[in-house]
Parts: sequence; C-alpha cells; structure tokens
Amino acid sequence: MSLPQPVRGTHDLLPEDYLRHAHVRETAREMASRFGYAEMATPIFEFTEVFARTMGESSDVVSKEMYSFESRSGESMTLRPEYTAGICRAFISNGLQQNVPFKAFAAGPMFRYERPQKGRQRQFHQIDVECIGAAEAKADIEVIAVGASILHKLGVLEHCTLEINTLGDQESREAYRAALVDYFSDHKSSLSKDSLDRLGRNPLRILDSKDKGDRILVENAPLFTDYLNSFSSEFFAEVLDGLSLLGINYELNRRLVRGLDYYTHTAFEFVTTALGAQGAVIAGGRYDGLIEMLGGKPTPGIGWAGGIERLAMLMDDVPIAERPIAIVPVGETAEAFTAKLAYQLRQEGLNIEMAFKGNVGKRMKRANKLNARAAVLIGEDELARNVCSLRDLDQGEQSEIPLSELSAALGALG
RNA sequence: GCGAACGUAGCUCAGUUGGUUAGAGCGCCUGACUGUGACUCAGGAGGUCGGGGGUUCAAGACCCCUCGUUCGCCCCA
Repeated sequence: MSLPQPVRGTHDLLPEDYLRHAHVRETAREMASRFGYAEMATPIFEFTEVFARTMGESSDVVSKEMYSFESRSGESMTLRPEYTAGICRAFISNGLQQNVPFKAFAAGPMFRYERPQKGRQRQFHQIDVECIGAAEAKADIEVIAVGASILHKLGVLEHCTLEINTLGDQESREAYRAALVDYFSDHKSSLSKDSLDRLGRNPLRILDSKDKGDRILVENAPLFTDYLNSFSSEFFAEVLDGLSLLGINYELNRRLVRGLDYYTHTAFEFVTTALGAQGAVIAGGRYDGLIEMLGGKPTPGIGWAGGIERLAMLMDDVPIAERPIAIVPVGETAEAFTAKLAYQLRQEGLNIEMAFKGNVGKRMKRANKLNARAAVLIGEDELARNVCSLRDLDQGEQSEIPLSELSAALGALG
C-alpha cells in the first residue's frame, strides 16, 4: 500500500473518533464552567521565547521537542507544546491583572516532536484549566476539584489515582536542590547514566528514576520535608485538608516532581495504569514564578493540562451519534415533495436523512446503517391521500398517519 | 535520542522446511425482494504481500537499508 499517509505522530480524527474527543471536550468545558472557568483560546503558535523562557532551556520540551520555524519576518516561531505559557502571555498582553483571579478553560492541539507511542503523539490535544492571580491554597484545591469532577463525569475517575506532592516555594526548592546535588555528587560513581545527566539539569528528577541502583541511593537521599520552610509546609497541609474536606482521594508521592522550571508548591497528577508507559491523564501544579518570567508583574498561578486522546482511550462507552429520521420517497413523483418536507423538518430542528438516489430497498438499508430511529415513506399513494407511512425501525411497526401530524409524531419518538 | 518486536484486501487475521493464477471472516457492491431495513441465499469488486535493494532456478517467507506502528527507556498530557 503506498496510499498517502499522515505525517508521523499525527492522526486523522474520523467522525467516530471525533465524537469521543468532542465528548471529552464538552464534558470538560461544562464542568469547568460550573466552577467559573470560561473558555478562551490563544494562537496555536507563539514567539519561541514564550515557551523557551518559561519552560526552561534545559527542559526536554524546549531542548529537543519543539516544532520551531522561522517566519518570513525572520522571527522564530513555535507551535505550542502546551497551553499554560500561552495563556499567561495572553494574561499579560491583555492587561488582565485587573480581573484576578482570572479563571480560564481552553482546549486544542499541541505539538511535540517526540517518539510516538500509545497515548503519545506529535500532534495531540489537551484540555486545560488555569487560575491566575490567586495565591490561596483554595485555588489549588479548586483547580484539582475541577479535574476530579471532569474525570468523574467522564466515568474514568475510578481508573485514576491522584498523586500529589509539594515542591515548596522558591527558597525551599533551592535549598533542597542544593542538598540533593551535594548528596548525589558524593555518589556519582553509582548513579545511572541518565541520572548523572539529570544531576546537572534537574536533580529532583533523580528521585523518580526507575533505575534499581538509583532507587537504592534515593532511599537515603535527603527528604524534601526537611527542607520545606514553614510557609511551604503549612500551605501544602492546607491544600491536603481542603481535598479531604471535598472527599477527593489522593496519595502523597514524595518523588513526584515536574519537568518544567516554572512549577512551585503543589504538583499533582491523575495517573492510570491502563495506558502503558503514559500514566498521566491530567497533570499540573502551581507556577508562581511564571508570569514574572514572561515579563509581567509577580503573579501567582495554578493550573493543569489533560490529554484528550488519553482520556478518550480510558472511556468505556462510546457516545452515540444523534439518530436521524430517514425520509424515503417511493417513486419519482414523490421526490420533489419529500425534498421539500425534509428541508422543512430540518428547519424545525429534526435530524433528517435523505439519500440522493436508490430504490426503496436501498434507502431502507441505508437508513438502517445510519441507525435511523424511523423511516417516513411517501409515494404516490400517500401523496394522493395526504398521509405518510411511518415506520419505527426499532419496533419494526409501521402505521399510516396524516402528514399534518408527522411533525408531532416524530417529536414523540424520543 | 537509545533498545526490542511487528508491517499480507477497507478492518481483524491465515499463509506449513522459500515452489504454479496469495486465502478466510467481517465490511463494501449487485441480485433473489422493480413500495420496505436488521436475518438468509447467490454472485462480484478489492492486494505491485509498507517501500527499495540483495541472495536464489524460484521470495509474502531469507539478508541489508528505509518508512511506519507497537512495547520499554528518556520525557511527558
């Protein structure tokens, strides 16, 4: 087969797939809206700086995964690899400091040049929730609650575990980072190759290493809790209390860290074991330093992103497309009348299917394939008497009703 | 970026130790049923065996390269 194929890591969303995606998106939009998060959108590409500065030059995303290109003006542009930086940029660009807390919901495609796997693509889609300008732990709790609600509404919460940790404030994080570097530097010889690399870029990551040797070292590594200042640990305790109050279950995961530079305090992930190596379906945290990195006034923020493909894969039942009513003209004489009838019924809000060609048998088959709820047959016979034959395709029962009652009868089908 | 497996009709897969015109099920099209779907029956279309090169009298099967998918690592939604 040398049929043209989509670019590696990209996928076509055929109607059935799209329906699942749409369901995730709509559900998320609706739940987020109940918490006061209004939908917005930012451009799919930004100046490269927006991502490079906020995510950290040394992060994997920036150093090797960005789809960057030079525009005709000679400036470096990048297809967004995540939503947070763009929304924060928009927050600054539009002077939204006036509107804090600024609570936003967004959804759309993201791009990362990665090795594709199940649940991991080069163009993928995310839903995203951000709360900017709130330093309170209540914001952390709310943002996580939005995520839990969406998962619950999608029917996948039971397949997920909320893992949570704190990275502390800047001061705590710096102190701990220094302690870790000290500790692991003394054991360089027994560190794995990957972790040696992490030591320079992001030492916190070593805590999450899957290497057996690293694990043993990690056992005796300094504990973050010993380096959290009192503000940080009290903040975290407040977040956990709030979650408990709402009945949102969580598991403390002291090894949970984030790859991106801008995270502080609360870090969390809703993870599942159902998707192989790609466990996270929703992940996020607090990013109190980010707005400042982008050149805005110091502004706290917290949010998360969820993978639509991953969520769609977790859903058990496929949402069913709306069922049409099939209009079937019998013989050419009825064509004109049925064409007009179909148009009218559509104006009235009904979902009408009418084939372009075919005899009654063909049209009935097509109606069946499209999962039509009923078929309305109209031929010379019916026309002459101002009636139609209404066939219930589920029950297999057919009856004749006056055309004047058709609209009401179809409405009553449910 | 690293390691491994896989790649045969639209889909899910058979294809014996390399040996004539490459098969099945589902789906699709046509007809039995020229005013009636789901069930049944009978026909039919559809494959340069991912692509390229090599070994051989002979390759879907073996070797190399390439593209793609999957699994793990890295990292992440």
